[in-house]
Amino acid sequence: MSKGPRSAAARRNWGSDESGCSVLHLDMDAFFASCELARRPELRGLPVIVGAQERGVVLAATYEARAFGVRSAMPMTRARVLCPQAVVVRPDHDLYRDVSRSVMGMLHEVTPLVEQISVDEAFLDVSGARRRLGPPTVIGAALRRRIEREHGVTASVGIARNKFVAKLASTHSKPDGLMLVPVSATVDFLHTLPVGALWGVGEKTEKSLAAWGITTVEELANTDLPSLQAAVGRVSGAHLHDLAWGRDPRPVVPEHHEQSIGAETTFGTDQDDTETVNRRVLELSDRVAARLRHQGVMARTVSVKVRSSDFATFTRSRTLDGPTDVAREIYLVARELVAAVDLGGLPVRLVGVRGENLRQRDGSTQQLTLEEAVDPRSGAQREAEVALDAVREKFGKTAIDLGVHRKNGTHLY
DNA sequence: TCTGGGGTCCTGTTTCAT
DNA sequence: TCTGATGAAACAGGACCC
Repeated sequence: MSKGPRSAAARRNWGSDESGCSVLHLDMDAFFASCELARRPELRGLPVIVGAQERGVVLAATYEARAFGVRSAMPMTRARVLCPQAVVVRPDHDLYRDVSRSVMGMLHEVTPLVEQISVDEAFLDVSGARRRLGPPTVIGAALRRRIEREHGVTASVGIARNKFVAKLASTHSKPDGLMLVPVSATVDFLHTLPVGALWGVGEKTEKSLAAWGITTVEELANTDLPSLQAAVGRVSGAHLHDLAWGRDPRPVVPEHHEQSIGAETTFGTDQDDTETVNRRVLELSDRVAARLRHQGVMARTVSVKVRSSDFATFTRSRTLDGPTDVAREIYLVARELVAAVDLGGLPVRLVGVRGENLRQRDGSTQQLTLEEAVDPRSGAQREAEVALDAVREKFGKTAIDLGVHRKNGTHLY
């Protein structure tokens, strides 16, 4: 799932001095695939790919499948060509979430300073746990053993003085390993790596840097700041220069508030039927609204994403007069925004709906949204949607849906 | 080869209020 | 009243990450 090892030279023992190294990065190996193997042990030893059957990309692949060149994010069609004998398993996100939740619980037994960054990885600041549990390498090894024992999933651990280096250490210890990068070895370790290993350097940035003759972290570190900033921009330039010297001041922060909540889907076949697209926009609005309510937040900005069959992507957004967590309000705005996108006659490949500009909906400030103030039925609408939440909680997510009703040819919804 | 779905952050432009 | 400067917010798009 992560970028994977970037340098063979970095995969070695960098020393054993743990002083000053209290950031631990734990990353589960081929996580989705490992969860599937734990559930179906008969698949162990086989090339297994987790991904959708059609029009999808590889979400995870076992190391046996990777031996054939299969990588995550690769189109499924290509993966099947490379490894026709692979067992393809549909993703089961509920399973992965359950395993993830349990593992994160274990991490919290070590320290409250746990920053989860995705389902399968987290940072821990173990400076306060040393006395009770031992040095970071001992803590890391114990966590790895416990996760494998209880879930049959292997995890890799990186330990360093800051998040960025710890993350690279875990990447280079994969699979099923543990790597410590002592403070004194940090710069040497980094300078074995290609620039692409830096956080924030993807395909495009790598290309722009290459045009300036910069292909390794060491070269980037030794480039003067103004030239670097000319190549990749002021903010990114300064940031990358710091990283290249092992400077990353960001602390491990346990709580983080989401900036946006969204949902998107790709149609099985490209769509030029407005009704069908709108119906999907409604479903997505419903999902987004339910998640907003579940998290106790409201969105003041609604944005949509539309991708045409030629893969051109358009986004449009509108900021509302008041925040909302009501599907109907989100849908009405989203539908208009989608309708206003000019695809030049091409069919729609993907639509997405997102709530941004989030704010807390806490009991004390349950102010009416503008729409509720103008139209009292809107309050009733929210109540109805909250009732839907309860039904879904009890009978499952697919138990009940919002519908698009038509009466005399007019949309009620 | 033909590209998912969930996000974050940055940048440049436009709009609007002062 | 008009005009321009300025700064914040909104908007669109792109790069990136897992």
